[in-house]
Amino acid sequence: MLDVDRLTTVIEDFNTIFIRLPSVRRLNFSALSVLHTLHRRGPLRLTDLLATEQLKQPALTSLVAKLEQDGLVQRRPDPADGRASLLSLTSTGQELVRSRHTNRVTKLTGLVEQLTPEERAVLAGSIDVLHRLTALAEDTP
Amino acid sequence: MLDVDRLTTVIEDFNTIFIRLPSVRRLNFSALSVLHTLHRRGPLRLTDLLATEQLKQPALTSLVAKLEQDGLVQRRPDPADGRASLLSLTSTGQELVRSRHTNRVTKLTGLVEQLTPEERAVLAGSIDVLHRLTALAEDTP
DNA sequence: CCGACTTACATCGAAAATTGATATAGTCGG
DNA sequence: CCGACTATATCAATTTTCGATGTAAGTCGG
Repeated sequence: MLDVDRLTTVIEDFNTIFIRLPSVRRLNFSALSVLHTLHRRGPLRLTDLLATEQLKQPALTSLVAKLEQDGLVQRRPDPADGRASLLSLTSTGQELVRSRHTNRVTKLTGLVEQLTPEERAVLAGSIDVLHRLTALAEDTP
Repeated sequence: MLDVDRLTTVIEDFNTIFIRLPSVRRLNFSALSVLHTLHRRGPLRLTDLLATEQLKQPALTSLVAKLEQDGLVQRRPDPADGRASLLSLTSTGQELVRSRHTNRVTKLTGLVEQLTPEERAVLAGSIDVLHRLTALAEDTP
């Protein structure tokens, strides 16, 4: 049987080593989260971005303004709504997100190499399930 | 074969739904991280705690002071070193960490129920591997 | 066991991030 | 085109974080 409680604990603990990378450009967690969300979800209005982030709207407004000044985020007017803008990553912003991803891949690769072939096979098999779990979570709430 | 790149992406994306819980007591990410670390690693000196957290020492000092005032963290003198104190969670602090864990378990349970039995079996099998991966990460750096 | 060095943590002032309240400007149904 | 609503911006106050520096306890060679 699947022990969800233990699965949760294991993921919580795994994340302590997965999430914490030294962040290059003095970006805090909120900023990195915004960049990651924009990377995944393409152009978003500020309000839609707000739904994912643990920030109030004024904080997000000023964070986005700062990321824009840093050349990581672009905004263009929303053709469908004069009040809104569409936010997306600049190529520099994409580069940064990719670079953090690459760091994680490198780190994980080093660990995975120490596993047995059987253990690696288990991980390989879990990829699609984790993906489906994420998709379910995004549909369900 | 195990595609580490894709595994990394899948975990990154999964985390966007796993990590972000509405936090009860106005605790920010740094505070939650400290509480989680103390919960996992038992009593720690400030300097040892510092190694896990993405904060500079003065910021951690004041964060811990605040958590202490909020009744979530305790400090007692380190018997082995007069300069240091040992930090640990109060029972309220433990309660809070457990409560967040329970929220995640609830959320995950709802998702897992929508999986097929085969998919659940895959997840069950991956628990030990994820655990081992974490252990490796903590030994390796 | 003493002086020099190191380590653990605290303090301080300044900069940055976040918030609640409120303003502004665009949209939409009738 | 009016009133209600929505998207985002602005503002002042609070909180968080930081770099520089202080203080006190520990360590270590002679």
